[in-house]
Amino acid sequence: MSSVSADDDGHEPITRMKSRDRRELILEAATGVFGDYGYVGATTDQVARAAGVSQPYVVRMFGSKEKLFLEVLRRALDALLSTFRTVLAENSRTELPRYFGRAYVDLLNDRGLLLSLMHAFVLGSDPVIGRAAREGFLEVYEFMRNEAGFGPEQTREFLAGGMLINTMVGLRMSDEFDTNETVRELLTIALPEKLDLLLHLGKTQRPTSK
Amino acid sequence: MSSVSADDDGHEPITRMKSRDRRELILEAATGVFGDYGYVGATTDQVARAAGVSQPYVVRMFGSKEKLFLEVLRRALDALLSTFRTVLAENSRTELPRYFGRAYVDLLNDRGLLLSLMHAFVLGSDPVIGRAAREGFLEVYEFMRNEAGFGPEQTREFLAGGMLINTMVGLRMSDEFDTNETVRELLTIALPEKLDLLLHLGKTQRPTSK
DNA sequence: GTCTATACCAAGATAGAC
DNA sequence: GTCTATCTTGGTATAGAC
Repeated sequence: MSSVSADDDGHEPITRMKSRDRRELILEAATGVFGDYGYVGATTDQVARAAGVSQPYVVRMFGSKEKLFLEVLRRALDALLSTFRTVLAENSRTELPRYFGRAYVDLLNDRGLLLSLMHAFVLGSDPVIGRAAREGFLEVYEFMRNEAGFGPEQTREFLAGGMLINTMVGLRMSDEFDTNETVRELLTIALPEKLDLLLHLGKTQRPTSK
Repeated sequence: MSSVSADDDGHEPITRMKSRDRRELILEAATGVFGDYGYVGATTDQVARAAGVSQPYVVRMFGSKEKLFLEVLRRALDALLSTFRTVLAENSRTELPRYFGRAYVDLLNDRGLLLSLMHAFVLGSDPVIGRAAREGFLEVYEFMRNEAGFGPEQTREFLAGGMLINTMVGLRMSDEFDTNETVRELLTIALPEKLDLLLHLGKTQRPTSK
C-alpha cells in the first residue's frame, strides 16, 4: 500500500493524463462492462468506475453512451479483423480454418471483446447501433470471402461456429463447467479446441451492486 | 368502426376477460417487444401498449418485469421443443437435420420468439435470467443428443447453424436485402432454405417513439 | 379484473469550478 | 483534463378506486 488515502476505489485525486491515453483506458473498461451487461444494461457510471474516472467525464469524452458503444464496437471489429489478417499472412492457405478458429478463441482473452460484439449483433432494431452492427458483420463476412478466400459453405461453417462460441460465452456456460456433466459435454463439443482458455477466464465476476 | 370512442389506441374501456386469456395476450405481446428491444431495453409500458392494457396491470399480473421475461423465455423454449418433437414424431430418422432446419426457420413466423431466446442467451451474467437461459439452452442440447439421437458433431453443426440464423435475425440483416448485394449473398448462405420466409417477415416495424 | 395516479429511484447529460 | 453537484427524464412498482 502506498501512502495515499485508504479509500482506493479510484476516487482519490487522479493524476492527469494525456487524453489519448485516458481514452484508451476508458475504452478498455467500457468493452468489459458492455460485454457483461450489454449496451442498454451497462451504465456509464459502471464504465467510469471500472476506468477509475468520474461518470460525467466518460460522457464528456465520448459525447454520449451511444457514441461510446459505437467506438467499442469499432475497436472490437478492428481487433478481430487485424487478428485474422495476421493469421492470414503467417500461415498456409490450406490450414486456415483451423488457425482462424484458434485465433478466434484466443480473442476471448480480451475480456468483453467478443461479448460486446455479440451484444451489438442482437441490437439490429436500433436505428444507429443496428446499422453499425450490420456493417460490422458484413466486414467480417467480406474478409472471409474476399481476403481469406473462403468459399460460401466454408464461410457459413466458420461464421456459424463463431456464433455458437459467442453464445456459449454470452451464456457464461463455463461457469457451470465443474458442477454439471452436460455442460462439460456441450462445451467440449462447441469449442473445437482451446477449451482450457475459456475456462481459465474464471467465473464471471459480478460486482455486488450496480 | 364501432360506436365507441374514436381513440382506438387501446385505452378506451376494455372488456373484461378471463385472466388466463389476458395473460396469453400479454405474453404474446411481450415476446414481440422483448424480441425487438431485449430484456433491459424493453419497457413494461411498451408491452402494455402492445397488449392494449395498462402498464401497472402488466406488472401486477406477472409480479415484475423479470418474471414476465422468464415466462416469455419459458414459452419460447416450449414452443421450440414441441415443434422439434412434432418433427421427430413425423419423420424418418435419416432426414431429420433437414427437417429440423426447416422447422426452426418456420419458428421465425412467431414474431419475437427466436429473438427473445437470443436476447436471453446473451444475458448469462444476470444471476437469475442467466441461470434460466443456460438451463434452457441445455434442454435443447439434451433434446438433440438424447431424444433426436444426434451425435456430437451433428449436434454442434445444428446448434451452430441455429445461432447463425439467430444472429442474422437479431441483426435484422434482411432489412437490407434489397439494397445490398453482399447482404443477399450472406443471407443466401446463412439460411439453408426458406430464405423467402425471413424476407416476408417484412422490415422491422419500429414504433416512432418508445 | 383493470384502471388512474403517483412514489421512487436510477441513469444520462449539463454546468461550472478547479 | 477532470471533478462535484445537479437537472431531467423515464421507467418499475405500489396504492387504491371502480
